[in-house]
Amino acid sequence: MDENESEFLAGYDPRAFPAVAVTVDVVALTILGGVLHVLLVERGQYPHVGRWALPGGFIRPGEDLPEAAKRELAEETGLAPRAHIEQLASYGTPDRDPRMRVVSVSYLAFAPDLPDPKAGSDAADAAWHPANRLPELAFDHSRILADGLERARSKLEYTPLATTFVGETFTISELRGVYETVWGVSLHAGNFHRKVLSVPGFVESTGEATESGGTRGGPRAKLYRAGDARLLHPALLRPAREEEVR
Amino acid sequence: MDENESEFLAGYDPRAFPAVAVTVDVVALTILGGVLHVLLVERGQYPHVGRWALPGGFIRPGEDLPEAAKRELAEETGLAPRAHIEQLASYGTPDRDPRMRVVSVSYLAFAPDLPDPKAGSDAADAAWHPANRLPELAFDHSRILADGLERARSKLEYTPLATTFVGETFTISELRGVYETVWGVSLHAGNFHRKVLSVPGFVESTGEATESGGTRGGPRAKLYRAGDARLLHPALLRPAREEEVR
DNA sequence: ATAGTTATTCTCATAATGAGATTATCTGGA
DNA sequence: TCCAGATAATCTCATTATGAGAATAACTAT
Repeated sequence: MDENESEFLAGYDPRAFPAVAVTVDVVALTILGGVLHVLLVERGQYPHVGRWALPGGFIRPGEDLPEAAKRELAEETGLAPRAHIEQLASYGTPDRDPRMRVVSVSYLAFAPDLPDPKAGSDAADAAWHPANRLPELAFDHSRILADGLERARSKLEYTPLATTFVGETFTISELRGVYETVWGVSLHAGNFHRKVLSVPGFVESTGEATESGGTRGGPRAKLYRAGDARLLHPALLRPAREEEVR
Repeated sequence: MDENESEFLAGYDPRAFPAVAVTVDVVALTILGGVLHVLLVERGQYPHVGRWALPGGFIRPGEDLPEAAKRELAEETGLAPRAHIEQLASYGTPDRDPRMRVVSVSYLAFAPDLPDPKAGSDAADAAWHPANRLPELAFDHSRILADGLERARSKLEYTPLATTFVGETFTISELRGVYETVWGVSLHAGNFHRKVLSVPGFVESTGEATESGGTRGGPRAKLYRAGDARLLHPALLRPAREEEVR
């Protein structure tokens, strides 16, 4: 930076730009009782008071985007910000918020089975909602949520993301349950088993097995933990959806 | 919206939120002379005067994000905004711009062989740069550019994106050239040919052939046009990159 | 003990891939 | 004009991946 640039910056007026607010919104997913759930908060303030929305809020000065996403998740819901979180997309259609021009950077978070969230400052309530049968959401949050779900479904294919939905150790059946739940399909148990074990680094054996069989019978299952793969190769593809190809 | 909400909005002060500016930045890619090129502008204003940067700028009131990206591309470079454009990611680290808090929503654009760009208002110059051997860029644009390149490489695998880099009609060899250029690898001509023709909807025959053989010999090649597929199934995967898997 | 359930492993047909070879067609230069 | 080299388009063949179904064995609850 030269002298002229320093001078320029000293006389720079940030007000010269149109007022825009930036928010982060979080699509937080978990599996409860074999059903995919999304974390929603009931708005306690205008606009859209009383309507369900994604947890989120305005970024603070000096706060990085992912930080803001984790903070909002923790603040509005009491959930520990240790979940895996990644950027989803940004939404900035001019009238998406009636207050002013708001650009929202959305994040996607995954977490294993978690306790009930508790409502934070701005929220009247916070709760996990089943991903099918959702209420109408505030702002354009239905669209953001749909994008988040599709991203999650897609990432299951080529990353070990599914292992973030299960505990430290898990059985192949539990892992299959995650895929079936998120994709909303049922998978061939034998083929899934073969596939998971054949992808290098997806899971590694713990040498242990479950204490007992399933509640409805069956032998005790071997336990695995997540491996060191960051990408699944070859990928574990969803059954072909002809309608989405064309 | 009820009466109380209208009242609330009427008394709402946008200045209550910290001043943040939102920009769009565009990673525009094309292939020139068999080499992948990126569109860069030489900054004509502080900060980073004289340094190369991605084309971009502040969004305008009432302007949607993709619109802004197309406008910047057209404004700063004279390129027709008819190219395919999609959102890439957003960047908002607090000090990424020395003037003020700036959140940048980046877009990725693809275009077939195009004429030289011309510098626009804010730019001292605009030019296509080879994607290997790039200058040091302003702000965090090197990072954005890297993310854009990786996205493009990845989308080649499972979408017909490569067809946007070639003309209306093209030969299988030209299409293979796109993959080889963007991925930076050489592909088995026979297998590529078989694969492209076997993926439903990727390309369709025009019934025509090139006027003459290649400059260095060979028979006249059949011509194809892009098909109606939006996803390639099965996908056309890059050769496995062991180092990226773990 | 027994029926029903589940984990794990196999079999077998089919599809997809990787590597190499073949054939025919064209260009440019001898 | 003829030939060497280049390229398009096919084909072969071994290997790997997938989809569907079945077999086996270990467990639960009744």
